[in-house]
Order: sequence, then C-alpha cells, then structure tokens
Amino acid sequence: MNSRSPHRLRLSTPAPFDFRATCRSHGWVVLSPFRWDDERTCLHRIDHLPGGSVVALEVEPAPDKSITVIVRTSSPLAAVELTTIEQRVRWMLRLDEDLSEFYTLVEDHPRWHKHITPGAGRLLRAPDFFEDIVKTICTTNISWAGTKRMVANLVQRFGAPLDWDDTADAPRAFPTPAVLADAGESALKETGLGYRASYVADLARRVAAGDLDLNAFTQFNGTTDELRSELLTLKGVGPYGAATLLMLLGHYDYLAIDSAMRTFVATHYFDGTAPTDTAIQELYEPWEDWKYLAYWFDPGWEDL
DNA sequence: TTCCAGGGGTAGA
DNA sequence: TCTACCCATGGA
Repeated sequence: MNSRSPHRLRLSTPAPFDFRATCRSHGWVVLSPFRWDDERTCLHRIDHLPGGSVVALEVEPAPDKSITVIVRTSSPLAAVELTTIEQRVRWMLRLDEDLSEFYTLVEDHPRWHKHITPGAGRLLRAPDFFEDIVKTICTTNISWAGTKRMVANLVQRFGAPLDWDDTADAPRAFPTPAVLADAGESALKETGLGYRASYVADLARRVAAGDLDLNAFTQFNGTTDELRSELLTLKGVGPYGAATLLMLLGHYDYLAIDSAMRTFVATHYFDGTAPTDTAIQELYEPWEDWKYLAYWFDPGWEDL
C-alpha cells in the first residue's frame, strides 16, 4: 500500500479537546520531524516504528471531534503496527491524560479562567521518549533557533527516509538510539550539537545496548520526586531538563526555570528585577501539582 | 569583540 | 549543599 491508498485510523478524543491548541501548545511542533500545516490544520510527521517500518503520518481533526490519522507506507502494515501507531499518536497528543484537576484549579483563578480556552493544556510530545530526551538536551544553553537547527540536522543526517522517496531532501524520521549510538560522539558533533554530543551519544549508547530502559520512565509508578531523581541521573539533564521531561511525562509539579521564564517572571511580577529561583517557585506554589501548566498558560504572555 | 541563548558537569570548599 | 569555572555554537 502506498501513498495512493493509505491506511486510515480513527481515534477518540477526551472532552474538552482542542486539536489545534494541542499541536501548537509549545515549541515542539516546529522541531523536526514534526511539521504543522496551519491552513489544513494537519500535523505531519515521519515516524520510525519500533518494528522498523517508516511511515508518513497526517493527523487531523474529524468533523465528529475524533482524530483521523492517515498512514502512508510503501507496503501493507500488519494489524499490530496499526495498533502501535494508534498508541503512539494517542501518547503524542495526550488523548488519555486527565487534566480535570487542573481545569478545576483554573476555576479558582479568574485571570487564568478567562485566558485558557477549553481543551487547552495538552502539550505536544514525541511518540517516543528517547526523542523527547534528545530534544530537551538540545534546548539547553542555546537559542531556540539553535535548537531547531540541531534537531533538524540530526533528523536529516541520521533519520530514516520513507522507502519510496530517495531524494536528497526527503523528509525523515527521528533517528533511533541504535543509529545515533553507531554514529558516535564525533559524528554527532558534526551536526552542530557542540558539547551536547557526548550527552546524546551516551544516552543513545545506553538505550541501544539495553542498559537503560526508557519504559522505566514512561511507566514509572513512584512519586514525582523519585522520577525526577532518575531523570537527573541522565547526562545533560539538570533541574531545567528534568522539569521539562517531567512535563513531557505528564507531571507538572516542577517548573523548568530557564532564561525565558526568568525574563517573563521578572517583567510581570517583579517590576523588572531579576527574582531568585526560590521566588519564582513561590510565585506558582498555589498551583501545587500543576505549576508548569500554570506558568505555561500564564495570562501575562498575552501582554508580550 | 563580547555577550548570551528555553543549562549542566565537575571540582573544591 | 553551594560556588566558580568551563563547556560548543551561532546570532546580535
């Protein structure tokens, strides 16, 4: 089956759900291999499935409020592969995440209540946690333009293309741990990762060798603090990275304090004076387990 | 040329 | 636990 006769999957959504808001919720949507078509309201992505197949996905809302996933491949997919794709897209869009507690908390904060649209709050993530860890490392100590460049270079150089497209600029999937492990640190440096190359190489090597099971993160049963401690053992992941990864795993109790947050908070809450990290924490403390979303959807962003 | 960007590792106290 | 210093890279 090729691009002329694609598979079509239909995914149920929670209520409320806002497809466009979910896809455009944070910067992830502009990082390769994601591609957003605003005119069509469609999320494009080349996905390298665990079984080895490389597929082109087009994810878009259906009239009945469900999600349609158009899957293009060069050969028919087995039922198990279609199930895998459905699970990955559900994870990617957080279709099974319960945000009701956050929405209830929002009702007690009039400014947020007025600002947040129904269905907002689901922050896009990669279907695979390895990809999210690498991308998070690529956001550290670099401008956003640099992050986009590094990720695009990684995908273009090491990602698998669709097997029916052999053009030089063919869209590609995010590289697998095995490919990046084989590439090694020096090759990763050539993609502009700088000193982050050793962190990504170390991560890829451990995952590919089976020394690090990422399911231990996505299926973690302990407390957020315990999960955070595990994340902090990853090279290249510090307090900011751990908080970002916790968010991507569906835990919002820690703030990812970065230069953007410091600037925003200083401007909107401290008359331009740089606050301490402790002061920033205290500012969002009333939001308890939902601090990250409270910051991310802070109505003050509208003033910028 | 210098600074800084969606920080983090390491050594030393 | 806290601080100082170093780390690649590209844009301003």
